[in-house]
Amino acid sequence: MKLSVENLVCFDVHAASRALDAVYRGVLRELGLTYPQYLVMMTLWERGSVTVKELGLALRLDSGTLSPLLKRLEAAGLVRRERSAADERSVLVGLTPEGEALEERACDVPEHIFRAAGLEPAEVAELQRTLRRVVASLDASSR
Amino acid sequence: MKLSVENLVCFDVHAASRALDAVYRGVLRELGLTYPQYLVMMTLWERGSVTVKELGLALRLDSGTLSPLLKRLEAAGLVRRERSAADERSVLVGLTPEGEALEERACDVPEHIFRAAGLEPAEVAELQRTLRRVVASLDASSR
DNA sequence: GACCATTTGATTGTGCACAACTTAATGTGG
DNA sequence: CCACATTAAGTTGTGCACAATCAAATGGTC
Repeated sequence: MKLSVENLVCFDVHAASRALDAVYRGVLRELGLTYPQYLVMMTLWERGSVTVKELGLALRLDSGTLSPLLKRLEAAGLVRRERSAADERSVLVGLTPEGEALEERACDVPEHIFRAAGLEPAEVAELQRTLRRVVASLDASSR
Repeated sequence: MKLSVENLVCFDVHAASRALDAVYRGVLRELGLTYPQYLVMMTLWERGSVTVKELGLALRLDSGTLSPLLKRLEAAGLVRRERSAADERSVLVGLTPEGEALEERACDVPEHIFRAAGLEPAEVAELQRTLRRVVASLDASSR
């Protein structure tokens, strides 16, 4: 196998990730969200109220990424943050009415992305299975 | 299909991209390179000398990303930059002796990543085919 | 109750990615 | 030859990602 940039899987994974980002950027612009912000909002729509810790576990992001991101969402009026009464170390992140209202406007985003990707549902499922195995394997070898 | 973060392919693509980054970080640390810098170096090892424009096309990166990245590689003594004599708008990027010497130390990086990913060669090829179709489809719909 | 490791977020610094803009060089139509 | 659009890099500003570090709160253990 010839060893060139184009032959590295990692290159295609990276390229796919950025290409997805670009499509999301277009779709999410009118909602005033970036892609990672959208993931956070989805998690909140789904679970209601979570700690920063739980967000980090769900999205595989650390506090160095989440703290400023959540501040921006708070500044945009979509999110509330407050220290947990039970454990003062934890910060609970919840939705404002504006944040909840945004869900309706965002509901057709996944469908849009799905069409843009141009894969059959079965292919999506297969891709997902493969990627998850890769992530699990990579995680194991990076510590 | 239930609509949760974990069910979005884009999430897995993104996660895989970052997990790959993490493994590269570990392997490339001793070479003093980041992953995007490694891609640039590979392109130079392969083609010898290219313009910034060609680098951008090959790696799908724009000048806003490449200019500071190349400056860092130049500061590290791995790369030379000079205006093309034929077209003063173009900047030719070439390797220093140190940059060329680094190839030998980097030659087993792809093998290391391949093992860390834990896929069979046939699966890698299949994954690559799928991702390329997705990228092509996404590119078409993001303009 | 005092000491100490652990947990949880926040902060700082570096680097990637991209949009928008600027500048210089090139090429083209009049 | 001259105005004009085009092209190639660079610059600036914003946001994501992560390493390293810090501070506060918590939960033992002696």
